[in-house]
Amino acid sequence: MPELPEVETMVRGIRPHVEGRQILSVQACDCPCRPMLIEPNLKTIQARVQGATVEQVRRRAKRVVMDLSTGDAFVIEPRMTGLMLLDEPPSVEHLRVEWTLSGSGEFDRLWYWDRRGLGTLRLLNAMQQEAVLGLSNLGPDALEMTIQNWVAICGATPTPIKVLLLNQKKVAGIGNLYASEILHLARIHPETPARSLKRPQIKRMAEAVQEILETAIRHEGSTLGDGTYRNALNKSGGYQNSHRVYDREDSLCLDCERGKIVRIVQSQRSTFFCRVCQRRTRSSP
DNA sequence: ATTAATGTTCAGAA
DNA sequence: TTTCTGAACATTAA
Repeated sequence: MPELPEVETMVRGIRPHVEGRQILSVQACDCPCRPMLIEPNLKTIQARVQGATVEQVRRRAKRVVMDLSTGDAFVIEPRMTGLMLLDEPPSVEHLRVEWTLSGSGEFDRLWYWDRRGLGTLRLLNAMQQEAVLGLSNLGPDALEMTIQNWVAICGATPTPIKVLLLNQKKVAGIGNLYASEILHLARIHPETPARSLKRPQIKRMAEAVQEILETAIRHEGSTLGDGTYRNALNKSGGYQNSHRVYDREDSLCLDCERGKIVRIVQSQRSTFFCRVCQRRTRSSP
């Protein structure tokens, strides 16, 4: 679930309650499911974070980063169903990790909850942080992209633009849901080869990225039908009520009120778009 | 019973 | 060498 707006919402939710606090303990919850990936092993993590202070909570792409006073950082990758929570988890069953925080505050615990358990928790030193979070591994954050960045990544590649938007090495933070939303707002057909996008289209796309992601953040992300996504206080997001095309197959396009939303598959993922609003470009397949 | 789901990675093929 | 596809990871709900 979590794409950039959901991860940003998690970070904003926990930040005021976690920054400046000392870590008293980190524990893996004994949940009956298969264990998630934790690196290095928990014993090593516990020894390394003993008494450390959380200096900063931030987002990098779709990851939550907690910078510690020791120079190490927790990097949490929620993948499909991971959540950072301050209290009242959706279920005790899928609690995975529990941090206990020192000092006074509204909350004395922080949890990582993950139903499917595809997410990961890693404690990284400075060098590992650079390797995992740096520009050699992840492209610029979607909200930091310049027009020049967009022109450069669209460059000479025949890759369909929707697929390019999901490539985290080119641009980091956009996921399957928001890629469809962005291209609908920009009125670009998702199968358009990136290299055939013209300047005005690239500009529209760049603006759509900002508009869609910022609005989604303002609405605290999208909680889809299965209700999995929750903010740090276990409340649903609100952006699902503003979706233009995602999961609206066969519904009428809200913009043109003529076209039906269609669903296609690209790179094994669903893409939704309006045939009327998002016409193919000349050299599209 | 089958299928698909907001993400990433890896093996193997092209 | 590079790029793409399919499968895998684990769980749940339609």
